[in-house]
Amino acid sequence: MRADAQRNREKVLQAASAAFAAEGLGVPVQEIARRAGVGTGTVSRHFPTKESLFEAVVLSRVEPLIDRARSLTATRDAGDAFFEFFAHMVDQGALDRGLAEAFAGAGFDMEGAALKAGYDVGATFRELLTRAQQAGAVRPDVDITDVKALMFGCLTRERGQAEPAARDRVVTVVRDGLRAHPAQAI
Amino acid sequence: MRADAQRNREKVLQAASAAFAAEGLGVPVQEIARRAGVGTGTVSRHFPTKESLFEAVVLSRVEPLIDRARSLTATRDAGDAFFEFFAHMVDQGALDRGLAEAFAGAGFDMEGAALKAGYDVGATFRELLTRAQQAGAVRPDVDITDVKALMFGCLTRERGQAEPAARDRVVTVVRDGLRAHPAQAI
DNA sequence: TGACAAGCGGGATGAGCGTCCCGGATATTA
DNA sequence: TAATATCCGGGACGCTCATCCCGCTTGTCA
Repeated sequence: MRADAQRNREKVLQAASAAFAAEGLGVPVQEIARRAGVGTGTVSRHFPTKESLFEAVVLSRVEPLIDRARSLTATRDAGDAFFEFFAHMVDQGALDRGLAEAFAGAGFDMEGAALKAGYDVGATFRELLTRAQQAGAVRPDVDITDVKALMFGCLTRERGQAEPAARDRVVTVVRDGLRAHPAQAI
Repeated sequence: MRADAQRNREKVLQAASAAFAAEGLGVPVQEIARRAGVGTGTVSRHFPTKESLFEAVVLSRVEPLIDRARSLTATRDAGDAFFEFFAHMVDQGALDRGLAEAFAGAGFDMEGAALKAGYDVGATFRELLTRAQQAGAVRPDVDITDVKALMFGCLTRERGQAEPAARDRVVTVVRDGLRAHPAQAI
């Protein structure tokens, strides 16, 4: 690949990354080209479809998340690993609107794309949950889809403003709810 | 207004209501016209913009919600009123995708539109929360925005499938989390 | 029943967007 | 430096969709 092509590809990736993070996945391709200082043709050549841009940007965000999950699994007990990962996902999603939309499956199948690249986000998260439940740290009557839904709720709180205190409040409520044992909760 | 005009207006409203409930607010106006069995011009005349259609349909959903809130306030203690209304909102949103999107503020300012029509959804919900907190049924360290975010999370669980058991599970988790006292939760 | 205002259908219009294409420019290699 | 494969810019194209408009139809009332 020619050196200038490599440079331009990088510029596009960076502009797309920033644009998606700030405004979400709805940013027009032409706007990304403008911010990257290249023509729309250049974007199209490096990323033939908008979805391929999504993949490149979102996957670069998913990789560290998986790493974080693995590291937490190795160094914390099951309950702490689960809740810290939960909070970390919310933090990341709050900082990056595009990532939050991808989590929510709004117009892009993140898990499918990640799986194609060898990252099984679903399985990773499911394992964290199962281990936490076996350790008695999370009530046994919730499944992974429930947890994801609660995560989206926490993310929604951050629509736009970055208010870490509010984020913590909502995460705390969810954590207390997930910890409660069904029998003792009534 | 001519009788046939009145009939057509009704047909459009009903078709739009069903379409928004089933597929969300993104349904094209032309599709609504087709399902109503009228031309697009007829839709445009009765509802000059798509947003005016949103208003008409969504407001017809908001009114019973407000009624429900008032009735619960009158007949239940503060905590039950709050939690029953919360569950009811989630149920309604799960049955009606358009309503859920409007709650989430996706492309349409429901609260603003409702306020224009004399329904202060925000104030109604806030009062329920405040009373529940004063009664000690809800932890004092959450605000109305937190609660809304958690509600959106519960709604997200229902994206598409109607699985009331899952809905209950998530609502239960949130309820237990909201009940927990901050001091005893640690 | 006849005249006319009110209403109807659906094509026209224009905006926004993703994707494709090509004439010109540029990096690379000998 | 000359030749060539590669890459660039940005306009063209096709699509979707909301909104507007006009020639024709139909309900209404004297």
